[in-house]
Amino acid sequence: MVNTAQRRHRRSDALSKERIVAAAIEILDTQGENALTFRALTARLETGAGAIYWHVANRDDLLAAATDYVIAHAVTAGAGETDPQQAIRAIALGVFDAFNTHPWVGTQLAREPWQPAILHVFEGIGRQLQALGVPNLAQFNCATTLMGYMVGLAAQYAAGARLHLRATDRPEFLAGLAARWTQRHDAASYPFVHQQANQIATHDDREQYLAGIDLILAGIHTLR
Amino acid sequence: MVNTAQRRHRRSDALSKERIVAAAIEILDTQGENALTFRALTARLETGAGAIYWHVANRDDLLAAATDYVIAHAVTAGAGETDPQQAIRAIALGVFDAFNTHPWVGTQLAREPWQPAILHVFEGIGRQLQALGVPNLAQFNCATTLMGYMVGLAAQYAAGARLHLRATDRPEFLAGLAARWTQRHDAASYPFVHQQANQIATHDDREQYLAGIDLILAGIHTLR
DNA sequence: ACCTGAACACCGTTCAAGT
DNA sequence: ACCTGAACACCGTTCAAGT
Repeated sequence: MVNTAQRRHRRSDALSKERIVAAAIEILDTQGENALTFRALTARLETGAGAIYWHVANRDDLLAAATDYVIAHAVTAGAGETDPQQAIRAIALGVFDAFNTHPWVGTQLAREPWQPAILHVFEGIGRQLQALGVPNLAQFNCATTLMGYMVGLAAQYAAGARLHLRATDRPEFLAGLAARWTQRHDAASYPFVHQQANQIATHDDREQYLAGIDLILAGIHTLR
Repeated sequence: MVNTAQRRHRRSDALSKERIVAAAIEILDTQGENALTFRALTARLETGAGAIYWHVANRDDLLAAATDYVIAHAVTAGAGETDPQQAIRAIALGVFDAFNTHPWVGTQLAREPWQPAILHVFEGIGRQLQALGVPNLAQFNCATTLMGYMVGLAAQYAAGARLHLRATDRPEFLAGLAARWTQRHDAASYPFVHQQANQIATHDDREQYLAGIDLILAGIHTLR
């Protein structure tokens, strides 16, 4: 009753920052970062450019809001774990999977690391470090190392996704990359690259990412 | 003698990919990534847009070439070290300092991680891992973890530099960030953030970066 | 308070034309 | 072979005008 007057003046699909962010995420996920233009948004939301600017400061602000939304919804993962190491792994995998589903998030987070959602990840990791018995003074370095690793790797996976690497042609791409590298640089000058060529061509991103997390966790373990 | 005819047809300041890349790096370093436009380049090189496109495929190609140049010249660092751990630290610091001098490199490398110069870093790290006695099967994971960490952190420092954080106003910025975070989220729900607020405000990027490298090295040490 | 959409300044890239 | 520079298609953002 109270808001009848209000309702009368609103279209059922009234614009809002949430609706704009949702539309932006859909465009980003399906067509990539370059496809997110104000023209595309106005077309999809059936409005004018100025209407979007009423709810959003500019393109960067919109990108930040979209990133924050995705990360905030991904970080709830790992809350149920009891073992601190497992909890950190769960958080890390939650971040990884969010980046895989939304490749543009990695690039964005690498560009603007001080977004609110980051704080949730930082807090979540920090608690587990305390539970692990890491000394107070070392906790900051451990948390930032883990966060930096997660965000950094995420940006790189995003770069892979941007090259339209579907699951099917990814092996070919990596094989081609390894082949080009070993052909251009001889084994005498680049022994390590030649030795690891097969790994480069066949490795699994998720496994390798988790191996890095475990390596850092092993380093953290030595601090106790 | 042989090339007199050639020389006669060339302006003394003839265009070349090298000259274009050099001009691009200068613009990127002094005015930032957004200032690198073809208009700015043509003005500085006193030529037309088409002339640049004769030597360079497009803007991305130019950015990649500039990144490769900077990294290739940074990686020679650490070649003189005899202790493998010290050598890895030296390589890591070489990368860090290159990113600090050229903040745009971090963003670029996070976007396109498969650039030729990366191969040099990968090879350099790999050799030290072998010298460290890391088992063959684990060397790939160790090398990619270190590389991912370096590149990932670099992109984040670049984000800081992009906000025009000079050495003088950096402390204020970080203090303000920490203050905002602790004000918006209460100590009960975010104990770790509150506990670390002082570290966030006062930490040194280079030290913290190196602490991460050492943490990973400590983890690698457990593999032997 | 919220929305419209034309207009502005700017961009990467192309290409017919020159030397 | 290499360079010129106008032209094209497109972009983020602004703003006077509407409701």
